[in-house]
Amino acid sequence: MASWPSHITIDSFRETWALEGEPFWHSVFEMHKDKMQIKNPNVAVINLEKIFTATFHLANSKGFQAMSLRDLSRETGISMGGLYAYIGSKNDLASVIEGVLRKYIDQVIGGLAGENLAPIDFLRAIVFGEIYMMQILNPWYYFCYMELKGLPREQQQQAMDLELRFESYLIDAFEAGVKSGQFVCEKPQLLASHVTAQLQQWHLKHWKFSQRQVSMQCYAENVFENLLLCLRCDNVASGVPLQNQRTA
Amino acid sequence: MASWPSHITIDSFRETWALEGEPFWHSVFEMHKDKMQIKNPNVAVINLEKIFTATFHLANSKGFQAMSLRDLSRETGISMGGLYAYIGSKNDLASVIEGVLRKYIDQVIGGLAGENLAPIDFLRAIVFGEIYMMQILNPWYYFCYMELKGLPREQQQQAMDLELRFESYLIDAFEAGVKSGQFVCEKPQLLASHVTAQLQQWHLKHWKFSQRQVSMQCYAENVFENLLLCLRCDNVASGVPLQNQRTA
DNA sequence: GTCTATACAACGATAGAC
DNA sequence: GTCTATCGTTGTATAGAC
Repeated sequence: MASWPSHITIDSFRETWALEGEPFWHSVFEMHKDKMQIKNPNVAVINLEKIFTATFHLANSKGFQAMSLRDLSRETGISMGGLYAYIGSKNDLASVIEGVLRKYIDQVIGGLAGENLAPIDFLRAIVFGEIYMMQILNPWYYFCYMELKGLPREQQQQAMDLELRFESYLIDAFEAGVKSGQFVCEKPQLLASHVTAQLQQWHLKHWKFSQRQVSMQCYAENVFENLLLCLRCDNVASGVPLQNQRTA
Repeated sequence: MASWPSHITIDSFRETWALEGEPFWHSVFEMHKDKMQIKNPNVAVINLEKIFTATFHLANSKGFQAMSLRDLSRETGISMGGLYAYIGSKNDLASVIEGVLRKYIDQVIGGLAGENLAPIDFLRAIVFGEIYMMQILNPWYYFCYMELKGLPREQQQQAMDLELRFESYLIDAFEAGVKSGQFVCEKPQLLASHVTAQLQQWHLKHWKFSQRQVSMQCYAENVFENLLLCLRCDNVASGVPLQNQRTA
């Protein structure tokens, strides 16, 4: 939608895409209000945020299956009966979470791909964009990764398709750069999957990086630099200063 | 224990470490026979393998919490009461699985580190060694990754310590190579975690690589080659021929 | 729109016959 | 060593008062 500078910061990212705060939760409400009994948006949005936040807290620490609705009732302060005015069922709650996240990822990544950036700028934007999203929607990403097998088969397939689509954007950029002579890449598919794994690690292994005091900027920059090395591209014009890192 | 050639194959790996077949299950039995009521090894080992295999099949497809002991009873052909002659409790079963895998990883990785290989040979051996282990013990790795949060806190910590120990072996090799002038590496910690993420992806995203027909050899070789590129090391003396890869 | 009270199915675990 | 039968608990979900 909005045009993106290739040296995007997380602050401009936050402004461009409303992924938090009241407007975000309002759009979540709009996305599945048909499955809710509560019609008044002002009261629905407040409790929806409570329910989702508590679900992430419980499910991401003990697992969604191990979390009971009695746990959720206690944590939100909403009674058992009250919860069912906001969710169709326990499984429905998980499905909605995956659906919302996938929609937003599709919007952001798809929007980026439509800008026809030069390969190197596109790669930088997509690496930083994904890390920014993971930072802001951290519990959403972690939940969807860990609880995917509990979702309906069709939804699992859609999540896998999204990951393949993400990688095909990367592959296209690799091959465009190869054609123009700035990259060398024999196995674009494998390189794309390596980048995916590195990005996903940012939300999967948060304990590791907070323990080692690795900042988000530093991590994203490093993923991008290593990617350029694997593409035999020495054009490492970094817009962000390197940060300190302990070598334990 | 046994000495390792640096161009190790999965066949020699299988012979060196008994990670499957009857001797493997016998050693699993030895590891937690104190928690079992069955004392006859010949009958215990057979049912132990049934129980573990069925647990992986059920838990890795629907999740350990979502798997009931009645499911397990049906899948193994052992009655509910019978199961409890082999396991202390459902949670105990998960704990044993994590404990067994961690013990074997420690043995293999620790044994490798004790061989004082040259940095580049050590890196090749540890990358291929981990991939081979993941290939042979695939369901064990996947289970431990996905079900870690359901385990006791102490055990979660031990699993994280193992991962950090694995990475510190990598970091040591990076820095040894930097000292001897064959590598360049500004952020060894981040590079080590990238390698970990790529290796773990081999068991986490098996659907992706079987769909793309990426072989284990091809994947391991690619991880190793990209690692050398990130270390600015052009000594890519590959012992394994490159394989075909579709560019979808 | 939110609550309390309750239905009832499924769970992990055990006792005791064989 | 393995089974059947059963215990007590906890789970999801709903009905109906307010």
